[in-house]
Amino acid sequence: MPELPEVAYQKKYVDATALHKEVVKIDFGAKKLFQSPQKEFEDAILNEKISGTQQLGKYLFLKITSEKELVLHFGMSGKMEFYQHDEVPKHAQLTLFFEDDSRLSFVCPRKFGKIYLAEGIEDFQKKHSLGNHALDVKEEEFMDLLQDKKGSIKSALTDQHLIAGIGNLYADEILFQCKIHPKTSTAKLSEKEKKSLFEKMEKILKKVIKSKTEDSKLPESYLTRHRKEGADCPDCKGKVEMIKISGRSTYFCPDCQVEK
DNA sequence: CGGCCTGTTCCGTG
DNA sequence: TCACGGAACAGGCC
Repeated sequence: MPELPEVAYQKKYVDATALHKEVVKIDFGAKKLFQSPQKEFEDAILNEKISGTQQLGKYLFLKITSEKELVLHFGMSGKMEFYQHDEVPKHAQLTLFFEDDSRLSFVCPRKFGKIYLAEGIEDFQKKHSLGNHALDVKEEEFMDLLQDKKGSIKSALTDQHLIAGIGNLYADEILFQCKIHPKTSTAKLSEKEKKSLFEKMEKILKKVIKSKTEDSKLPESYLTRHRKEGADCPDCKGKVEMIKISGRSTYFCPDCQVEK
């Protein structure tokens, strides 16, 4: 569940289910996810409420009435689960029990997620040298960020220190829709290409958020719908190919996205 | 059984 | 120092 649009969905989910309820008990799962001692989480959250939520890239911030932020990173497989029954979901790593007997669990089977306690969002952003939330970045800033960047454009788009929120899946989608080969060096991109990357980034992230919240499918024209070796390119006669870039599976159409 | 997966971090190499 | 590839983490799903 992990790139910006999926986290946006998790934010809405928490907003709709778990705000303004007193936490009367906390259960902890695998220790490796917790970036502070459990005692500190108890002190910050027990007998307090979640007063609101914020998002920065792939991170979700739950504002606690103690003024601390409970920060969640979903890794590859994390998600929130709110429920009224008694069985705690499998792989729940943090469960907040509310006064009305409802519960909110952070479920994370692969345990790649992380759970932090922070003083504030800006503080956290600085400490982890995160870029700005991809949907808050303006065109001018985007152009500046890519200015002196070395390496491939795909690595730049997924670099969380540069822009926060784009992962493997939607980086491929952005590049596909811009007809740019993922291995293209950032330095070689024209102004026009960089502008189109910016525009598609916004358009795609917003579209995916909408599809998540409305539970609708992405258009057939999206590469995401054809993310499989040998699949038909939704835009030309080409066949989708898979290559590895920085160890990550990268899907693209060799006919549309010609390497220069 | 083996390969793949929306993420991050660490280590070796060039 | 920098960029990249590969491995590791761990479970579910083909």
